[in-house]
Amino acid sequence: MFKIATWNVNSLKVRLPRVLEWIDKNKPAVLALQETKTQDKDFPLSAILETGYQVSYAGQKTFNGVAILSRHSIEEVSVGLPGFADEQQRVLAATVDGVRIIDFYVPNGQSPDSDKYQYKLKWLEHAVAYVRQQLALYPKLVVLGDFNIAPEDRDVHDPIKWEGSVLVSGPERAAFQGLLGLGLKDAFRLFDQPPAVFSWWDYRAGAFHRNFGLRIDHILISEALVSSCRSCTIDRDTRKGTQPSDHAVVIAGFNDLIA
DNA sequence: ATGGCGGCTCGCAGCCGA
Repeated sequence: MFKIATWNVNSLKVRLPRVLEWIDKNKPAVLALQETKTQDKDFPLSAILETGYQVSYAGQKTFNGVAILSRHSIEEVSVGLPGFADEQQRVLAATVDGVRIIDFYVPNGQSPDSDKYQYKLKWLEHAVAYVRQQLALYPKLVVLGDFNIAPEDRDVHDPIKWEGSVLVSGPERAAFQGLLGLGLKDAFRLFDQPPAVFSWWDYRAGAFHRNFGLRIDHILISEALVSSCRSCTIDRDTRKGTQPSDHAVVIAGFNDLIA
């Protein structure tokens, strides 16, 4: 069994000790990070290389930023969405042992009446086109990250309260279905899951302890990978303890995929 | 209860996140 995982770390500067601790304990084959909030010149490269992992990253000041850590060599690195000029660093793709990995930090969207929401929908249009193109080139494809979309009401702690708001609105969910329509599967839904499993909880008002969360971090896999996928879980422990990110780690377990 | 927390910034309050 080996693991492919995704984690919105909400600042790699702050979360580096927790990331190092987590990879030492879990030894994932691949870990995709979002919201590193770290310029490339400040990326903690040596600390990560010392773990034996290789890493590619695309960051910027203050916001956004993505990285891919891998125990195996990282090849064919690509930054951004083709045909969508964007200063915001939200997309990083790489090939690991013939498996194409696309790390997405989908825009938040703020609220449906905001310019940021329009940016999110436009971004998602180009993301779907990109995944379609990549899938044609790489049958073994994993698209993972912070999608900032709760695909269904069962991914929302209180669907009535959240109805129509950002992260759950119809157009956002339609875009998510557009990704699945390319032939990708939500790895989490390949398996029986208990109710009310989420990947993000607000820092405020004790949301985590009341399990007021959303499932917005996802691992999508192509048909060629479905038969080797053995599990998909969310590590709630990563939301506990000292200085946690507001997102937990999502992990897909595979066999017969990467050596 | 639109706050609440936490991270960011040439900060000392305001932004953004989700």
